[in-house]
Amino acid sequence: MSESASPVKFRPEEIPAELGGLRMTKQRKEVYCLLMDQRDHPTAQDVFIRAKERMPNISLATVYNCLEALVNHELVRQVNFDRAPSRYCPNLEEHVHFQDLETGAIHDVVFKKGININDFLELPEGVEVRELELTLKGIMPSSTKKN
Amino acid sequence: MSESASPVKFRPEEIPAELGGLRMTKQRKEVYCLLMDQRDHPTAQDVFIRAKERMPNISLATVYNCLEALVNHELVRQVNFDRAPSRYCPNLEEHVHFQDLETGAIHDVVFKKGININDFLELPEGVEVRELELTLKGIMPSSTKKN
DNA sequence: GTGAATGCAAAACCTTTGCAACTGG
DNA sequence: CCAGTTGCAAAGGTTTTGCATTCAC
Repeated sequence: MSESASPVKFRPEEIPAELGGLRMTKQRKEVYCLLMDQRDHPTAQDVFIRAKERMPNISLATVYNCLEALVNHELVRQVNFDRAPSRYCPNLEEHVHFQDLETGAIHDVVFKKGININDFLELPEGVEVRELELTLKGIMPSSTKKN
Repeated sequence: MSESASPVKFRPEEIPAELGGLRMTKQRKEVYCLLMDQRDHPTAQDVFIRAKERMPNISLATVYNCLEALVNHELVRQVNFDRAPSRYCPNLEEHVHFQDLETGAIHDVVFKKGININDFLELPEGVEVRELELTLKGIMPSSTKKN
């Protein structure tokens, strides 16, 4: 699981003008850096509020547009829990999400090494799985919460 | 996988006045029967349109209220794919959902017998999982589609 | 008769869109 | 100069809510 509390590592100035085929504008860099720095799975609103600190004129629509562009170019993942506002996650490694019902915090969880989807699901012969989204909710022991 | 095309088996008249602690009104019976009869994971809109055939005065808000009540009393499951409208499913056995990207149809998929969540996920010691939602998207071979 | 459920309309909420102004190459 | 992006406001789609009316015990 991860919820890395790192000092600011990513600065907009350091982001190249293009990333994964996407032209990185000032706003896209800002949004992307926010996600990379504070990997706490913020909503678009959360990103908007944080982005305004450094770019007071940024609009919520632009934040949505930036997030959509980043998601489409697979620089960021969109995470949905039920019908709650989407959250965004820059962790591109295969993982699923666990939400702590006590704190609301979302943690990344990885699959066991070497596990295959057919090892745990009864899928019919020949089905081709293109996307998988797994979300969990539950209680983290407080000893683990700090991680 | 299931997509049972059954003749009408459930009729509102046959539903008891109370189910799982929920008082079954005329509308709730209707909604519940629709779900039980046509197990195709309809949206609230779908249910509304179907329900109106037999209850022309039913309102969309009532359909939402009924579905919410049924979900809260665990008579029906709410299924979310991304941010698409919620779908509803009366299959209470543990299962996950697979959406065929070609037809849009949703199929129920079960876990391998005896499989435990810790067999495929790297969960930290002591975590208590309360809810699990797994959705898949992909392509079904046409030979399997008819099931 | 009384508490709960319905139906209607309006509101709430998240997200997308239209469009004029701006940006950056 | 021009395609693409922004910011703003308005619209969109899904779901919820307020409230008067109706229903069922």
